[in-house]
Amino acid sequence: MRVNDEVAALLQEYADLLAITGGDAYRVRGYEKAARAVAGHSTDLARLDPDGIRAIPNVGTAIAAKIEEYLAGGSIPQVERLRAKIPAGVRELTRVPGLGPKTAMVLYEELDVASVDALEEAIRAGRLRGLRGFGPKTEENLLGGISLLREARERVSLGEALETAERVVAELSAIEGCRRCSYAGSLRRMKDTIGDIDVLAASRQSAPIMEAFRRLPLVDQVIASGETKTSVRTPSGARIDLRVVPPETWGAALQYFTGSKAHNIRLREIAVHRGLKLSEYGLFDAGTGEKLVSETEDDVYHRFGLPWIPPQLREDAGEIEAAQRGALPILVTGDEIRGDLHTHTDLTDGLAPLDEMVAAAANRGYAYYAVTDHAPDLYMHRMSDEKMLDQRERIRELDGAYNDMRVLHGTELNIGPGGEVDWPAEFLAGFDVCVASVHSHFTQPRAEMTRRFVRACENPHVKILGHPTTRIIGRRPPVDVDLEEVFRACARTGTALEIDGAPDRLDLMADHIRLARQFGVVFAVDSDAHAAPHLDFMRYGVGTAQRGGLGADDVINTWPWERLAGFLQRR
DNA sequence: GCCGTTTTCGGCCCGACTGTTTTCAGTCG
Repeated sequence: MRVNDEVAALLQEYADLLAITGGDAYRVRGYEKAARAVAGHSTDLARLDPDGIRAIPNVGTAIAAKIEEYLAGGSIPQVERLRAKIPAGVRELTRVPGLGPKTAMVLYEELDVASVDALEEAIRAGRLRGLRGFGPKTEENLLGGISLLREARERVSLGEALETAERVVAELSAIEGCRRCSYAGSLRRMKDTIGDIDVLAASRQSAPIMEAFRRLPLVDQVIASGETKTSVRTPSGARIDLRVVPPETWGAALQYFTGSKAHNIRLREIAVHRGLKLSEYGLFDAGTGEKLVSETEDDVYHRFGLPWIPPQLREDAGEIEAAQRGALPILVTGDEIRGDLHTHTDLTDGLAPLDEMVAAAANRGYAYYAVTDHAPDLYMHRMSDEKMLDQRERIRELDGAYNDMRVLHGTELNIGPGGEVDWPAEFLAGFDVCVASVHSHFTQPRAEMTRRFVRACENPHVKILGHPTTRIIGRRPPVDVDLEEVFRACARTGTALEIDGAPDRLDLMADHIRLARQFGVVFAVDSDAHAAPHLDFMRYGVGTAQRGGLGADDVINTWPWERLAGFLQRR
């Protein structure tokens, strides 16, 4: 974990513990804001002097002192002291949607409930009955929240998994004798959440690689370690499985461990029909047992008369038939992305000022970049016409200041309960791009919710439907909406669907993307960045687009500026 | 807690929804 993230996690923990113990709400918020600022800060804390640390927004003398203590000694005493008072499980309770710090403290003090499991038991045993403020509906909501949390907790986010896996692969690749190294499994397929992180290495000798793996700093606990496989757990609870295979069976092993299981079963069925046998050791003649191929994935697929199939498509969702017909899609790649159309600055809930975000975007080589801060209907951000127009002026000055990058002034509108958005048409016309998203009223009846989305699409100024299902992984389920109806409206009105790359959203999901594409919809793959490092979330969005089978032409932010400008200006 | 400053303390993320209550507390975006 990056030291900034370690510190941010501690500050956030301190904020949570303060909130649970009834600390001053503004003090709690102070720590929360500092945690976010530290996590989103582009410079590594370890490379900053005290003045540099103090210069991070929302970090004052008190928090700067705590950060320095951590950098010097690896812990913050005040955090340790609060930890000793409140069991970790009580803080865990607040991760249940709908359960906040106040409720957690009541449950702990009144019923001695100090874990999510204990809460579930207490509810089922009827121990919440009679407790002031807890009725039958609350019990039901808490049970629903617990199951949502459980679904997510056993899996790691794509973002965390990919960062971890890339570090492991880089370390192991540097070891002498390591001929190849790659991550496999659901991570290589870019699923939105990952169970275990699978890493594969090819070498004549496994021992030195296993040894190095066990000694990696990110390893918290070694679960098992043998000649071919070692399993470890990271401090955050993610499990990593490393397998070392001989170089000549690399391709078969990579194919096997990438999965999916359903894809592999289909391949093995085809093998059986042709008198072949496929395993992680290679493709064999079933009769003679002779090994036919195993060195590369290419070899394996070609021996079936198939082209190599991109991992993102290997779900037995029609990709094998498409490969047989020679009709595999040519998937969009990260290199083809020319810009980002949904990002924030510190004018609303972003962390970095406008110029820093624009500079970071230019640094990525983008041809265009849209700033889309929140609009006034999301009251908490206190947006006003004046602030927006002021930002527009500054953006016009930045336009073209970096290479030839076009800097666009946009906004993320709020789709109200009836489908209305923040501003009237005259004001909307002044923006280069309007994203519109749902941020409230998540539980409307399906028909009402559908009408709401359709009406937003019909607004001629709305060009992109932001994070369409509004889910947040592990915290909020997708809204109940007739997506086909929404997709039809998008196609009819020329509204692009967003694929939001933020790792806790990844919204739309792959299945929806495939469906939407059949309606002739176009897509925008965005980072939804709230800090400069978040611009990297684009890669998760691209991975999700690939899983959805999209090519560059389907994605409006791969288009050259002139073509995109035509799309944005059409009413 | 931080920030800005009318430089030493007051303002800071407002409003709505939910489930409980019978006037409100907690949670969320």
